[in-house]
Amino acid sequence: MAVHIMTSLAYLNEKMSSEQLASSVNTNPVVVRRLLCDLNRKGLIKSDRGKSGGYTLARNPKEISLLDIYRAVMADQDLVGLHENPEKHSCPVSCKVREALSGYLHKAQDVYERELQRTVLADIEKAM
Amino acid sequence: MAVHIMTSLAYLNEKMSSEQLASSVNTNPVVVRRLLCDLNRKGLIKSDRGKSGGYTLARNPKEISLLDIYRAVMADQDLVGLHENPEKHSCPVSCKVREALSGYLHKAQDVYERELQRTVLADIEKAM
DNA sequence: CTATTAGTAACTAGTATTGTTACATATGAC
DNA sequence: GTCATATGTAACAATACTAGTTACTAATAG
Repeated sequence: MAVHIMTSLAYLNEKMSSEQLASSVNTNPVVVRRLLCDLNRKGLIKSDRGKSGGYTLARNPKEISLLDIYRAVMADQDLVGLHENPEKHSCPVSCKVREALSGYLHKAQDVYERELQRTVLADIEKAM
Repeated sequence: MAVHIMTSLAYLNEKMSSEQLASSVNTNPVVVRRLLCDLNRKGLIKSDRGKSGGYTLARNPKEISLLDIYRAVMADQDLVGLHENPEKHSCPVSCKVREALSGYLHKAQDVYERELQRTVLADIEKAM
């Protein structure tokens, strides 16, 4: 959804309101504004309040990657996380398996993110 | 959680009951059985019913990858999916952005899964 | 001052996950 | 065959998360 919004901004290349964007996504303007708020905090868009307000991209579509958008919206949420049940102290596997697994999971998330970084908004626009 | 269970089976290397496994994970036996059911359907473990029943690995820990476990448990769920709101037919972005994006997302998921495939249960065991 | 737009809080479904109880099904031991 | 015990599964409750909605505040152009 965030990519959809950002692509709309790149495509029209002019100031758009949350209402216009919500109409393209077929959802409520507040849902869109919540996403735009995250994107704004990460400096991917600019927002203007008041009459003739709205949203524009903060950078060229060639300089906004899918990873930028992913990070803005997903915060620090892991793709797949470790279970959080308490340890069974008498069981060595229970105590150590998460530590042993987490490195491999993070490596996988790392290559995932690196792949996202290779694609920019301009690529999405071109592919349409 | 599935990795935790599988590691337990690899570590003890003998038949274990859902109760034993649940105790290591600190959860309910039924929760564990549900996972084991998926793992069984994908041929990663063997289960025996009745008295003296329980679970064992179906293959050598060197031949069970994190991807095998991931696929068994996650079915065909995408890591990050496309939003499913209906298209706005009058908007070209709304109509085409998902198609344009999905290839890039699948490529990223692909490298993620390829990375998971590089690690096997024996590696987790060793890392503990 | 007014109209309009972003920002945000609060609430309501809808959905998914986890844990739990209960029971059917299978099987080894006697 | 009977009994004890383990898996397989259905059904339900509790929890958490997400999406959508309403309503309000804050900012700003005219």
